[in-house]
Amino acid sequence: MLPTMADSSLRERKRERTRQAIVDAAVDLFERHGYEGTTIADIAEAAEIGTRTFFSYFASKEELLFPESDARVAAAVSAIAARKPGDSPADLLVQALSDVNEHSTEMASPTALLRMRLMQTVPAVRGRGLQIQLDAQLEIARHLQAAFPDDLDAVQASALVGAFLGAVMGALQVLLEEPGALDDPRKLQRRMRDAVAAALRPWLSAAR
Amino acid sequence: MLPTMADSSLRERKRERTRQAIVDAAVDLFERHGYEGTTIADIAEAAEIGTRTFFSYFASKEELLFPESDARVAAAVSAIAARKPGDSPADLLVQALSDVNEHSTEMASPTALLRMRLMQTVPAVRGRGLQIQLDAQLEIARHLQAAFPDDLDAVQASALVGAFLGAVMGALQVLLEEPGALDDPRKLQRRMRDAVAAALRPWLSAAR
DNA sequence: AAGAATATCTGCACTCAGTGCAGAATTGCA
DNA sequence: TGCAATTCTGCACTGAGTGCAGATATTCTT
Repeated sequence: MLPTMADSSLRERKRERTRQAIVDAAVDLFERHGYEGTTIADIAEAAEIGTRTFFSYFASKEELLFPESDARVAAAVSAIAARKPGDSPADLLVQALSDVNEHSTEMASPTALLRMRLMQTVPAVRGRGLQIQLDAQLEIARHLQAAFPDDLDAVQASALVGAFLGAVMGALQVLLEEPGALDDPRKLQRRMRDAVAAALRPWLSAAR
Repeated sequence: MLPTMADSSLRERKRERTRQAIVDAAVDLFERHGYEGTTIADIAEAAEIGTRTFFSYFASKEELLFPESDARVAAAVSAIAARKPGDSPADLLVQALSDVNEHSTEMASPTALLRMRLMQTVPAVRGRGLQIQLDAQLEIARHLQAAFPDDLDAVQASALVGAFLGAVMGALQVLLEEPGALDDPRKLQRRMRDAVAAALRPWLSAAR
């Protein structure tokens, strides 16, 4: 064995493989029978584990769809860290949105698309998603306020991040109403960023 | 009988009484044993109905805490309808927030306080609450855009309403961190309105 | 390499939310 | 009073999720 690998121990590698098998099985079943039409017993069987074991990987059925680390928060945080003198707070948020679209393959993955579709249709999934979004909102607002202590108080920071995410959600809502919107995720992302930037234009610094 | 009453028929009055008995029993039990420590069977027993009957009044345990008609959306819609020539969209939203605080006893009711506390602590309740908020957000944005078709497109309206609700949530978050914040709901509401108005100042029209 | 220590897997029995159904009880109406 | 429509309720069921205890697999020690 190569003990120099990142996740060396046999245990960890095995566990990671099983985790992935569960996600793959679940995504496949969700596609074919829908979210509510798929039981955890079904997923466990397809992933060749005991039903009980599922819960030692994911605390609930929804958790399956939401990877622990949110790339969007990370993008926002690093965009804030990388600010240049002329940037306004709103500039940084739009920058973060662009960064996510450029770099991350994550947003266009089959899982991400499935998640988006299920958030539209399954209340339990939407509920969990919104909760995660609120947490993200608060965390980004915290960082933003820390970066602009003279310009923003805590409530203003929340308002700005709320405006940003409100614009993102609003844009998604509008864009997803077009049939076939999910066929070309890159294009969707581009249009979303443009719409969000337009909505936030008053808050963006002129010199950009 | 008086057939001229609003909800005349015996059936309807009885049903309303039972509904209220369920809510009262539930609130009492939630206070005493917590949300998750109270089963629907407990509530049904305390309200003197069969367990099965609970579900002919409320679709789920969470539904109990969220009255169907949201006073805040109504306030926003009527504030929008009552706009005066000089008002900016943001003016109307802050006006709606004031109206709710003034008129409605609803926000300071024991149920509302309990709901607020449970939203902080119980994931399932928070999830449902956020979902309702998103619906409210979308509906208010629709009305706002209809009232200002020349100034706002759909995404901008979402952004503005997102800013507004983001400010409200942010203010709540900040204010609720102070211990005993819930002791004086009127004061809390006043401070919240002031913080939100301050955060939205750039959006408000100068002539106010 | 053997065995102890530790982490993981899994079946079993359980609680609770929520649903479908069918019959009993209640109310409305002629 | 008697018939129709609603509402109530018990029963049996599914599915999510938990606690526990024993079986299995991995890692560490010597």
